[in-house]
Amino acid sequence: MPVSELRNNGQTLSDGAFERIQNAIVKGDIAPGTRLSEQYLSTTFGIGRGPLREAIRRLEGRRLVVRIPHAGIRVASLSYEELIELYYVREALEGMACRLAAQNMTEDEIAGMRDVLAMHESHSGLKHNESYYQQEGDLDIHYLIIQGSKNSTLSDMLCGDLYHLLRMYRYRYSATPKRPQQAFAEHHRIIEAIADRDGELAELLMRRHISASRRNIERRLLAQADDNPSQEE
Amino acid sequence: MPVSELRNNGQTLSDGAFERIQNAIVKGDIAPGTRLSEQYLSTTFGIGRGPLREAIRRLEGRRLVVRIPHAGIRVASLSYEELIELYYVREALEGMACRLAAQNMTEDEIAGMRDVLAMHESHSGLKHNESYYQQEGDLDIHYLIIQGSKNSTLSDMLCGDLYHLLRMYRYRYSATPKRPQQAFAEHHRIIEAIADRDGELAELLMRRHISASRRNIERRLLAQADDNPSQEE
DNA sequence: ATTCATTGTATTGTTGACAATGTTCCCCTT
DNA sequence: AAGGGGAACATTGTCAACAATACAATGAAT
Repeated sequence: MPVSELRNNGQTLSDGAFERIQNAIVKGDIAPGTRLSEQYLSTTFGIGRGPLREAIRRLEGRRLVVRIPHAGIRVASLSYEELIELYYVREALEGMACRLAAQNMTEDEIAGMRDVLAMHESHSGLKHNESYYQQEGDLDIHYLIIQGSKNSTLSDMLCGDLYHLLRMYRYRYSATPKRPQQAFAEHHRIIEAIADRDGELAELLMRRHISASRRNIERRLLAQADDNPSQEE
Repeated sequence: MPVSELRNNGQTLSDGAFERIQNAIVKGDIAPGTRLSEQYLSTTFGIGRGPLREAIRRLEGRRLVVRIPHAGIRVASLSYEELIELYYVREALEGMACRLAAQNMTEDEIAGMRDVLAMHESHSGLKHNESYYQQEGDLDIHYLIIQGSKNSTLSDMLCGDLYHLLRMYRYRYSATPKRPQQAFAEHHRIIEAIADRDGELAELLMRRHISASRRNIERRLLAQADDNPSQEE
């Protein structure tokens, strides 16, 4: 069954392994920092080490795994500093995406986005705090806005390389009591700005939104470090 | 001689080939769109196809080459649309870098940047128009500002993956009569804003600067397309 | 003459074996 | 008994041969 799933398309074995491992990493099936042995992957996927190594090298190019010569590979894990750095990058990139979305989204797409937001409101009813952050793909407001920018280079960077990594940490770190309701209100305002075709405002609001998340994490992790000073390696 | 240069460090053959090919691509020694055969690379570098293919896969992960299954690889080349899209990404990212640089650069670094700008002014004397865009590494104002952000994730994205690709096109497309002098003046103002520790202004100026370059290219390429409608594939 | 099929060639994809390096555990020495 | 050295093992790096696919050229049919 692995091989049939690996090359159901006109893809190559290496392509299939690349996609599967990438998915496993970004969806969190493999924890960051885990060591991956070629032998294990090779036997579980039922392919030779050649194609497998090529797949790994591609992941290495994407910085999803890090390799130490002759000592094996580990799936990338973000340090606190790297996580904060990434939030600055995200602030810049998603701010721009938001500006472009206000300019390029169709009325239909904006209406669809409003529906998703309303669905979030009614469905989870702001009760299950953490669940709001768990939405994925088409159900994630950020994702929809990024796609709405109609800038595929931007989308690729944000969704392909950064999105899932970030989502992983978003889930883990952003569950402070009041934050979800606040995030919800911020999303609402952002969407209204986009609907008004006010790119300037939309960008500003998105940047504030992400910047607030970043400060939230900074506060939280700093406090956590005080409570338990011997946690991070 | 190739092998000795390929693994002078504790690096692996694949690592060496990766670096050499990457350099050749980003420095422009290999033109975009060129097809690279494994045979050729393998013999010129004097290594087997195994490590070579792994190096290529890493470049693929970095989007520096594009692979068509069973048909070979070509070094990535930007279409007009992709180039414009990249300028939006750059505007967002370098704007943020500029804001952070105003916050994080040391006085010494700012002084050094002023020196570089003064050197450009006196040396090329604003005469050789295109040469101003040819500076590289420590001599490029943009590069210095990005490093000054002290955000290594941001630096990696901008310098590692995007910088050289962009520089290639900067050289090719931005040589319009008045643009260099204007760019020079803009750089001057940006540096002053950074020296004043005014991150807000520095970001705004940098974004205007890059946005102006983008519009310049749009104008130029559109006019060119009118003159000679049968050029782009 | 043009178009389609077919065969031949060249290039890429994959595999398994071999070499080199890093790691671990045991034994010896102090 | 504790620490260092060395051998055995496991893992990664490299290579060369084999299989599969795509491209090109040749020829036949309309």
